[in-house]
Amino acid sequence: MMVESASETIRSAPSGQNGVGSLSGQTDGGGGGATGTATSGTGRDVATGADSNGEMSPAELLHFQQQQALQVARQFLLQQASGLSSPGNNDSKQSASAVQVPVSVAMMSPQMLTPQQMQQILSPPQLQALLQQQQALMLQQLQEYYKKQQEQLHLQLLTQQQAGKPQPKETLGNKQLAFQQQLLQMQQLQQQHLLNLQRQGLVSLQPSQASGPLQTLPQAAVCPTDLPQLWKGEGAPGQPAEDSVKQEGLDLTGTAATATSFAAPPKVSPPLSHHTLPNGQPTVLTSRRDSSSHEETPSSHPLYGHGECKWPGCETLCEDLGQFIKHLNTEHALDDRSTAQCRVQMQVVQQLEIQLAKESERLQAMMAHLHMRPSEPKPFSQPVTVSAADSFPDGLVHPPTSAAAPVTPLRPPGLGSASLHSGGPARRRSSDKFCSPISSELAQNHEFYKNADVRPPFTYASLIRQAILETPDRQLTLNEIYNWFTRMFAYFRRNTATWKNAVRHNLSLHKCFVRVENVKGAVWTVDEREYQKRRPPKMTGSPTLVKNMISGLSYGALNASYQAALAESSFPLLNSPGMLNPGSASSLLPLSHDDGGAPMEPLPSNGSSSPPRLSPPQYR
DNA sequence: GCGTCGCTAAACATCA
DNA sequence: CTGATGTTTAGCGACG
Repeated sequence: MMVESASETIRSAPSGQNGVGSLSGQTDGGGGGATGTATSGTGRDVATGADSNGEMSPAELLHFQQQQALQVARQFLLQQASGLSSPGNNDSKQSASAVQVPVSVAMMSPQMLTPQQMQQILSPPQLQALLQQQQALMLQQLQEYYKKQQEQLHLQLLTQQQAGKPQPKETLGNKQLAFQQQLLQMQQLQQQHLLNLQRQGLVSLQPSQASGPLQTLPQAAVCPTDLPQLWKGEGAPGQPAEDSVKQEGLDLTGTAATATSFAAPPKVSPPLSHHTLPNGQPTVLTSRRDSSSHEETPSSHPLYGHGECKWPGCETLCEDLGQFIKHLNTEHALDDRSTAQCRVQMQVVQQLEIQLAKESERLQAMMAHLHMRPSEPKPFSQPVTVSAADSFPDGLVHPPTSAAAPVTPLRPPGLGSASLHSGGPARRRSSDKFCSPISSELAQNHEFYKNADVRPPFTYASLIRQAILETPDRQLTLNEIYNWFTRMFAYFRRNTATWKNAVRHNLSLHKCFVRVENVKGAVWTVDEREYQKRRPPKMTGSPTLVKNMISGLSYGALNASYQAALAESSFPLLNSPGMLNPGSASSLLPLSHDDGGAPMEPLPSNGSSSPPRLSPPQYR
């Protein structure tokens, strides 16, 4: 409670606004950049400004801890640096794998320094907050390091490729492989960290169920799609991360916090970051206000929805938030189990990140192939952010997708902003009309929508159309459309009566949907002309629209629009390189696990969005 | 204030 | 009879 009010207080402070953003913004330039630096600044404030309390303030502890952590981190970095600088081919692999261990060690060690002390002094939430902050600092450093290392690796690779010609092919190949592996490892780590950052505000993304033991999950084997399953399995909590748990002592914080800010739940608010109260007391607060307005209402918590605890694998029913908080504090406190679960969650996220990276790469190649000059546009962080702001007022749409890009403080997709908590249907018209081709959105955020219970910002009509167009023969039965909805969107796995009714309603209502008697019954097709009629493209005139379009269009969007332009010659601006946003798209196509079909058609979409809520996927 | 758009809800019909 | 599918109407909120 105390913390609650505290965070409340802070939340109302203007600077607290983009807390999460700030966290994730560390690596980010652009608008979030300021906040990013602010974060570390805040952290320092916490550390230094806290002594106002006289006692051995938590802030002091934190400060101490931070110092320790940084030292460890530096050591680690040094180690890595030295290990990498001598590109012993044989070693490279080793050092690559070594990367993972030290990281965790680096993060944990500091905590072990005064675990008991800290535990005595601080409440779990406070501890977590502190640790998170510490983590943020470290992440920052590590990220810098990773960047350097990556550059180094690239250089080495290049050097080897050139100078290595005379060498026996095999050796060279091995070297390259090793380097690549190392690179990959680095990327993974980086992604993981990014993710952590994102997580600070990303609560809604939680891959629903969790509680698993798969600490040792074979990474490559984990398909994002399966992730939810990972969690499910059982609750054999203790086991998974046991070993590491042991070695880490107080660890939860280490990993959990490291893995996800998400570990912080035991208290009150969602994405948490640590700040200092005026009196110097570190406290938890919702880090991103914009995105989490809903969580501020007493009726919501990122880990609470539909009357049940959303902690992975939990689903305990709680009548109200208060009860939930209690539950959270008792059942999901700082312990081995929670730690393990956080680990798993971390892995889940990591896998998604990896997948995303791959898809992004593919996308870039595709774009390059299509002469769309993917790489030159701004750093993708930009576009995404911009589009989020410009074209999606409710921020609904920008999931963690662009994570591949090393530096994107993504808005928590679901929590991005206001829309999430809003009760009724929130619809946008102008914005999404012009800025959010559904196919691109979908492509970009495919995984996100699939796993997060967030309402897609598209109209039913556009979704239906998308579903139909994704199929080879451009036709679907009603049931197939239903299936597409549930498959593609976690959101449509509940309230089926409602949205199915809406789907039928739309099919009947809009002329663009044509019912065709088929061998296997009736199928629905799209009359593209009719569909286009509905939404005459009028973006040529208004500079504002154009601007919106530009900022709102992401890579995939562009592509969609590009296609539209080809078809209708109505989007003269589409080839503008400025609109490209390579990084933000994970892929243009729906990921393979779906029909493998590609959204062949550009889909301008009409917006609609509404209250997103996470809920366990339950088909039908 | 008005018209449009999109969503939700619901009544009703048809058919397997 | 039941459930799925389709059609239609109505009310509401958001937006221009």
